[in-house]
Amino acid sequence: MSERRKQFPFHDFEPRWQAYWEKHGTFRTPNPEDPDFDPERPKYYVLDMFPYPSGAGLHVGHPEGYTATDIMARYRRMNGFNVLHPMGWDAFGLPAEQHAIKTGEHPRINTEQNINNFRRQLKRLGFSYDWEREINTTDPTYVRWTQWIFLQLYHSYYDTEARQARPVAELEAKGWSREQIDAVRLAYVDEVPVNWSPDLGTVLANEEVEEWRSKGHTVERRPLKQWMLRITAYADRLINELEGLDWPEGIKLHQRNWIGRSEGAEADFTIGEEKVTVFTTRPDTLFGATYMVLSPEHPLVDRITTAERRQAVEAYRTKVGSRSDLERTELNKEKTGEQTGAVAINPMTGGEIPVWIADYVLMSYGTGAIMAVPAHDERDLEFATKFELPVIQVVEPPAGEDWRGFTGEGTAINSGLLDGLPTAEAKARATQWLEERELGRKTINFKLRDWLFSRQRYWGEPFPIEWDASGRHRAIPEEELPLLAPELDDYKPSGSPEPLLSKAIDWVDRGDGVRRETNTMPQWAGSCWYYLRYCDAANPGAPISTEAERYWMGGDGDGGVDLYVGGTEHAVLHLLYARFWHKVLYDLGHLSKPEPFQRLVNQGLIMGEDGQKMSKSRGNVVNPDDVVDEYGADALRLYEMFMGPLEQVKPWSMKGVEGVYRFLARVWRVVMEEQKDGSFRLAAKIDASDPSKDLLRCLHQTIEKVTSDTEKMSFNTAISQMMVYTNALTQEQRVPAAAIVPFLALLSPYAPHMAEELYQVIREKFPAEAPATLASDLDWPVHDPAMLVEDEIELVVQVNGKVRDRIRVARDLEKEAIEQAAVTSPKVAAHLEGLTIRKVIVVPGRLINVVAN
RNA sequence: GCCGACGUGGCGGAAUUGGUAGACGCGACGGAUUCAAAAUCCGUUUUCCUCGGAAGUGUGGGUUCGAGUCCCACCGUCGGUACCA
Repeated sequence: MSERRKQFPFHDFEPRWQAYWEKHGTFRTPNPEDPDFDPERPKYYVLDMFPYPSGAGLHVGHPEGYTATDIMARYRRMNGFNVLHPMGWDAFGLPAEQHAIKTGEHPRINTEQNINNFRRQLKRLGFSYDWEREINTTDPTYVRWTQWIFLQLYHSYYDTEARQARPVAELEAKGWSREQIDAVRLAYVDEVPVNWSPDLGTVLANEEVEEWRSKGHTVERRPLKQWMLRITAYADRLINELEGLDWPEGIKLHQRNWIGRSEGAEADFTIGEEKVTVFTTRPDTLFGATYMVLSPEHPLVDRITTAERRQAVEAYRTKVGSRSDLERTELNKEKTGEQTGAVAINPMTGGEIPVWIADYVLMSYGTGAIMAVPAHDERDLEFATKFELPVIQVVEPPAGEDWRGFTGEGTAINSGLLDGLPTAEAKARATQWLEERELGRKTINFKLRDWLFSRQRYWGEPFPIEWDASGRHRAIPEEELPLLAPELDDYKPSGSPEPLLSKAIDWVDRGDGVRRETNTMPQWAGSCWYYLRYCDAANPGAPISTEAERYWMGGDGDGGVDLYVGGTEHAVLHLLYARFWHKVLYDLGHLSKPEPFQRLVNQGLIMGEDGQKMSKSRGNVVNPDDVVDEYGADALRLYEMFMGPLEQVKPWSMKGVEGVYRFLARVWRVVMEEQKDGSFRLAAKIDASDPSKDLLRCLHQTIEKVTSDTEKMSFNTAISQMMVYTNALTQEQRVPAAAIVPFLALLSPYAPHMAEELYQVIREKFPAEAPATLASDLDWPVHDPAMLVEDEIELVVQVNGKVRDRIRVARDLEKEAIEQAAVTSPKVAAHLEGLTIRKVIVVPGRLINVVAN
């Protein structure tokens, strides 16, 4: 197979052009401070989600998004933009540490090898990255600023009045105590129940649990003291400011749901002397509350449980507490709970209801306690049915619907002062009633929890924090950053939640009872701000210079990254975390716009040839290196763009790769011909003549279509049009150079190597046609609308909506004449026989529909 | 269950947003070239028939001169999510 003769020498010219671009710094992007910077040009920042450099190397999914952004970068450059198009490595992470555990080798070594492999693989695909801006999240010069940003969070609090972050120094000045300040920092320490994996030796974020568990690791829940980031302070802004972003609606919705804002009210019930506050989105149903449920972990449970119920309650709490999350989900088909024996007083009705505990009420949401309204809540109804608790209707559904389990809006009944009110008004009325008596208040709750930010791993950024002898945390001075982790003898987790770094006693112990924080940051930390660092990648004095930030992230428009392409797997994690950090830095005056990513595009997954997800175990993985060896980088790029719409999931097809490879070979053969010795030279049929009218029309149609499709990122149809034009060129006996150069310009973002190579050959022979040194320096061609008009056009003639004939008429023929020509055409006339014409519809330039009966 | 995306030839997919359904590519079939093959080039290729048509975009209805596109109901596939009061 690989012995087969290549149809064009991509193995020669692809590496040659890559070397040329690199040597000449073709894709270097000057910054505002640089002497060769041109401020007249508009800016375009086009970004890929940078990869984790895994040992497996590049996957065909990577070049999908990367080719799309590369086309956009090259296209915008040819249109006169200053284009920022960078690449780097999200290189902290558990796999490198797992490797270190196995081999005893420092994770940096393996990470470096993997990066070198990724870089080699990406470079041979001819992406126009400015490699001078390459970044690596594990590099000390990068870690320094990740830690610096953490300190910005640590030194800030959220001012709920001003609805923005401010330095805690302001609070100090106001005389706040150390404890008061610690309680409001954006980065704070708290003891919370976390997902702890003994064999991984770290805690995991909720969203990471499933992934590792499926790989056979155990994950359990236990309370641990952890660093948290107060992302919940930004919940409403993270929802509201999604509004103006050009993102797929599905992703925005996903974020909104994740943040989970719900408006409702708190109501204060009483149990004896104790006050128990519940949260409800339906204060209008207070009269339907027939029992109350506390979460098993609720702090009041001990105090209110009666003596005769104590044993059962304790047993239930123990059972629930030992249950893993997995068991909880499996068991959630059946509701469970126990009676506490206590009785709560409804603040609105004064009625008494029994108090239960049940694990369907979560301590971590709302107040950890609910009023149960079984008539109008599915879960409460299920519980009430099982334990034979009363069900009282308080909402009358619109006609025809069953009231039992009805959760929609209707009219309040059996509800005293609320009777007869529609749900919305009843809610407002009930809330007002509670507020007037100080028995409740309007509240907004979010599903979003604060971000558990510490890990017990080795291969992550250490916290720039130390603990003094009295057990208080404090920041390490900025001048001491970066704070790097010490070398370890072995990287094996101890099995206890003690962080790995605590093994490095010399490093931890700072003398005088001062100890360094031993937790490290999660992998998300580096990816939260990497798009900022690209703007000024080597700056030793700041994460990003003011000038670079203003130019690349600011501007007159909405600012930020103009186009961000990546997979949907980051819909709520990376994309939410990064927005959060960005807003904090914006509030603190470091950034000029509140949102980082203006436009987001998700590429669809590439499936295996069998339609299944690619995986080693299925044996359907395609290695980009093999494809490049066999067909070249241009063919791989072009194929991935030709498969179908970028956003769509689509299966790989090696035959499809061959198809675009054949197309490239046709392009090659239009320009080049083979000599006896097997080398190629410019084909004799290429000349300096003027293109025929038909060819010129096809060229301009192609310019128009490829331009508008590229603009819309409809790459598959742009390529299809280039195929159409190539087929037209193939038919020509003599091919004017003037008909080829603009086409090579169109081709160059898609198949840059071939465009460059063919352009050079033509340029040598026809310098008059060649206004630039490289194909990639050419101006993007502009189509001439005058070239598109035809003197005669074809119109479709329908009779009662069915196509009966096609007629050729002069372009500017008048409507009456067109109608006349249509009805008199023999085929149409035959279909009209015996019918009376009722109406004739003429769609200019397209069709005529004769309505007759 | 809920949320989201989608359903068009043998296959991947087009269709200017209500105006010629199937562009382009793959595969298949036929031909040219060749000692032969590969590669290349030229045709044909939605289905059915009586070669003039008829049907046809998941199913059933509707709006319209005209529907893949809009509306209603249903079926199916894929992805996300899981007691958030």
